[in-house]
Amino acid sequence: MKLNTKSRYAVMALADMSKFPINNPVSLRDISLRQSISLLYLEQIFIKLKKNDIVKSVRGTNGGYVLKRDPKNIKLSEIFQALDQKVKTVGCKKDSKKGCNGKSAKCITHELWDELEIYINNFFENKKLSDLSLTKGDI
Amino acid sequence: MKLNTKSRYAVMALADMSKFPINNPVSLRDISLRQSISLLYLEQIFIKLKKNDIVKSVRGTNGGYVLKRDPKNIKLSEIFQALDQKVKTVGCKKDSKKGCNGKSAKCITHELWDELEIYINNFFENKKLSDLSLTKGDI
DNA sequence: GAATACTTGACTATTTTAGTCGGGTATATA
DNA sequence: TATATACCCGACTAAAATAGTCAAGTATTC
Repeated sequence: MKLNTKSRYAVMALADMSKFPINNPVSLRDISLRQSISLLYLEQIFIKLKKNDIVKSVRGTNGGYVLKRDPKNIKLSEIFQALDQKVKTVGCKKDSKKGCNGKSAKCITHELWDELEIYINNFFENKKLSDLSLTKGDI
Repeated sequence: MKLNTKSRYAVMALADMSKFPINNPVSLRDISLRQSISLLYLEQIFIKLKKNDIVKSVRGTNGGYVLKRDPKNIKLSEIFQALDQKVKTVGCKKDSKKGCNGKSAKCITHELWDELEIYINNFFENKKLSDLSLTKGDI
């Protein structure tokens, strides 16, 4: 079980942004420098965050990205979803009627993995961007 | 976040075994057929389970593998550890004094990922092999 | 009009995963 | 004691996913 960099960077970048006054555009270049994340990679990530209504963009000089909502209203689960990062514990479909491997109705440990998936999603569902207790020193 | 087949198969195979009387060797061939898992792959997995004292082997005709302990005393966390399947949420070391990226003491979301890691490990720590409620139909 | 900063699709190297292969060794039973 | 069964183990490999880079833009402000 491993978390990938894309979603990790996304949360890092948004946490970085949330330190600044809302409506104050933060450029990816600055985030890149502060958090040591490749600028080009950040661009990829922010396209998706924008498509999913988590940030909005401000073009031109002194432009950048702005959080579209208050950090209190941004759940981590949304960020993960934006990056297509689902928690996947099973190969088989969640509610497959046909059975997982074509043999038994459900594979022997199916319930367990479902339970785990719900458990993990629950973590992200209950965490808001504002919950990341940041001190100035962190940035 | 994805669970890999190795640990999934390990739990499936052990769950399968736990259906049979203890001390009755179960051959990998049988598990392979019942659970539709490649025999050669199972062999790889069981070498590790054996090294970690979860099963013991009985060689020769009518041999197979036997659970070394009661399913009530086998935690899922042990199975994952046996397969080197740690839950990894961060690239940086857990208690690195030097800092994660050589910049700040800890990367901005470090605490969060640590928390997630503990949260997930907790799930496995509290599940026993015997908790997988199996009915005859499952096998 | 020059500089800044977002936009987008395509490309690529590296790593990880999910196995397979080949050649063993040990043991039970006929 | 021959033979079949079943574990043992290191090395190999195809395919997929990951973690980026690259090139060629467009929009906005100063």
